[in-house]
Amino acid sequence: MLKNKVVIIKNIYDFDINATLLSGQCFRFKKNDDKSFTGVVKDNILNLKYDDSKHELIINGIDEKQYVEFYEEYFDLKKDYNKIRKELEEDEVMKKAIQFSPNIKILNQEFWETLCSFIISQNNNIPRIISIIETLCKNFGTNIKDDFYTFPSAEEIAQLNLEQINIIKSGFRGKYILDAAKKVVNKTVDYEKIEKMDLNDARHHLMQINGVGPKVADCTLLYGAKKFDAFPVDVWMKRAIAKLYPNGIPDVVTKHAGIAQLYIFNYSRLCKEIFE
DNA sequence: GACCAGGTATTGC
DNA sequence: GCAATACATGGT
Repeated sequence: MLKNKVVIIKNIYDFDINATLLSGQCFRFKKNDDKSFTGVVKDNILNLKYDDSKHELIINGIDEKQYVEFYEEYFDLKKDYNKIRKELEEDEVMKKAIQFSPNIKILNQEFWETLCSFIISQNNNIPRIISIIETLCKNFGTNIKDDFYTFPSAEEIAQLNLEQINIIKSGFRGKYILDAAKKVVNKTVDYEKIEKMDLNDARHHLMQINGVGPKVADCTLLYGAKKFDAFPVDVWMKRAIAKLYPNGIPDVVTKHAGIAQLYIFNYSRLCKEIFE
């Protein structure tokens, strides 16, 4: 009898797994026919299901200890979003963006995976980003079981040459991925140093990598390095800001930059009426 | 076949 | 400094 690890989190009232896992901040969760999500984090195969009536989050694939030590923070379930939302709602635009997906959350993902994923994201679309990352894991990650693979470590990627990385058909991004892996392995880019830096220093630290500019740096810092004051601006955000904040971004948005960005990004990407 | 996609590096002024 | 352009690949 194979034991199936599971943890059930009770009294969860503000976690929208759909908005969170389909928001373009992560790329390895897939929705199943039963509305649950399956994805790989580290070497764990997770299955998440939210029970609306009981307000329970059921996570298959991990135990209580792993939840407390890692995944509670990974899914950002420690943070007081109520307080942040209340402050942001002073602004009318934010109020609408929050109403659209009030319970979306920032994922605190692993540093290297986030960096590598957002290098792949540049000048690319989300379905293709997902497919390239899947190919990357299949080719260079470690098989866990069935068709599930870990995200390959920086060490594993750093050993590859250009011809090998081109198997994943990431185009011109291949050389960027190799440069990032090498610089993470030799600690030119070091997460432990980034943890101690302010946002601006951390950005420039990351931008030592060829193929990492302000946008990839900010996404990496927000979703993979707990820099919640990062405010990634991509094509969607540019359009949204031009339309929603023609006279500039209010202070309250700057104060909660990271989370505000996720609300606005999600709102502008999914709510077409804004631009009509 | 042109144009776009969670951008960046390079070039030219 | 800032605008224009190339960059791989796949989908409309």
